[in-house]
Amino acid sequence: MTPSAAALRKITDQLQAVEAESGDGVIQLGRDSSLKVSNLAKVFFPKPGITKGEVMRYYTSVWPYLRTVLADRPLSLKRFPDGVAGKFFFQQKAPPNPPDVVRVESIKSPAGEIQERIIGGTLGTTLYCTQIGAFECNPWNVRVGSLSDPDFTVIDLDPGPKSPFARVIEVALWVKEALDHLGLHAGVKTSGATGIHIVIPLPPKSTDAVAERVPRLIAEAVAGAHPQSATVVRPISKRGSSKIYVDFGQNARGKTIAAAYGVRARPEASVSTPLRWDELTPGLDPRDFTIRTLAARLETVGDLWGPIMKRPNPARIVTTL
DNA sequence: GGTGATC
DNA sequence: GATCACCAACGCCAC
DNA sequence: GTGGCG
Ligand SMILES: [Mn+2]
Ligand SMILES: [Mn+2]
Repeated sequence: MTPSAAALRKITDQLQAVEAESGDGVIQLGRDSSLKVSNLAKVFFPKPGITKGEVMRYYTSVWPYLRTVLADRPLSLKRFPDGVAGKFFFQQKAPPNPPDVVRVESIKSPAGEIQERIIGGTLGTTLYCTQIGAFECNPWNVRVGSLSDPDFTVIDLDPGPKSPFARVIEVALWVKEALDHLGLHAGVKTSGATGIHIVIPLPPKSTDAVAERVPRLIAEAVAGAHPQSATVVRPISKRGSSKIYVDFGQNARGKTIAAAYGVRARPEASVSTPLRWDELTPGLDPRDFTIRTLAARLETVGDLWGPIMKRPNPARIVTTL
């Protein structure tokens, strides 16, 4: 159930009002659901001066886009209670007594133990994550109901400390060539930090083995063909500071990547932003996409992510690699 | 950030 | 009411 | 076992 535009507008108005007052209050999310919030006027991104309330308003306004990215997926949280420049910690298990609007399910952890986890897909859940300073809320590649069937797999391009972003783009286009050659399609987005994510939607009932093998084959082929620019070597010291690390290792159970449309805990409050492949040109700067610029972009380009992720690649190809 | 203990 | 201590991940792999 | 890694 996705709230209407009018309902979302009511929520952003409430957030605005609470932030302008004491910063503490209760947000009415629906007829009988509400969320207690606090410190909405506290700055969590010092450089642009972005508050917790502004992040909540961003998530509310892009909710129609974000919802399908998070729906039914266990989340891994990274929390920054003192702002994105402060200390952080990861959180896997749901807290003991989460508010009613937060979806929690008993899930088998990768190690095989039952644990209570936060599940994405409701606005209340996402606003709660922001409330507790979880500025990164990363979804698993499986959904409750099919917890052993990954429905996407990712090739994660991580630039070294001295790689120009143009080099990330170059490698991304080589990955695209490899995908084309194999007859596969994929979505591309900024990671929100310094790299790029190339996400390959998988057919139903795909296995972890497929999710782990497909990106690996492509990554090794690209790094093998372009050793000057790309590498799959794991130790940083043996990697070369201006090469792009083609990371195929983010596809095991419990590993995650940033959600499309999700904010990152970076100084600019940048957002992992879906792109058209033809936008991968030298002028592209991932820092241009922030919670303050995304609304305008979405108005013109619409949802570049949902439709691609809903179109699985053929099992015939993906399982025979 | 949330909670429970303590002065 | 203010202050404080404590809590909040994990799997893989090379060595 | 410990450390590096994301
Ligand atoms: Mn990355
Ligand atoms: Mn990575």
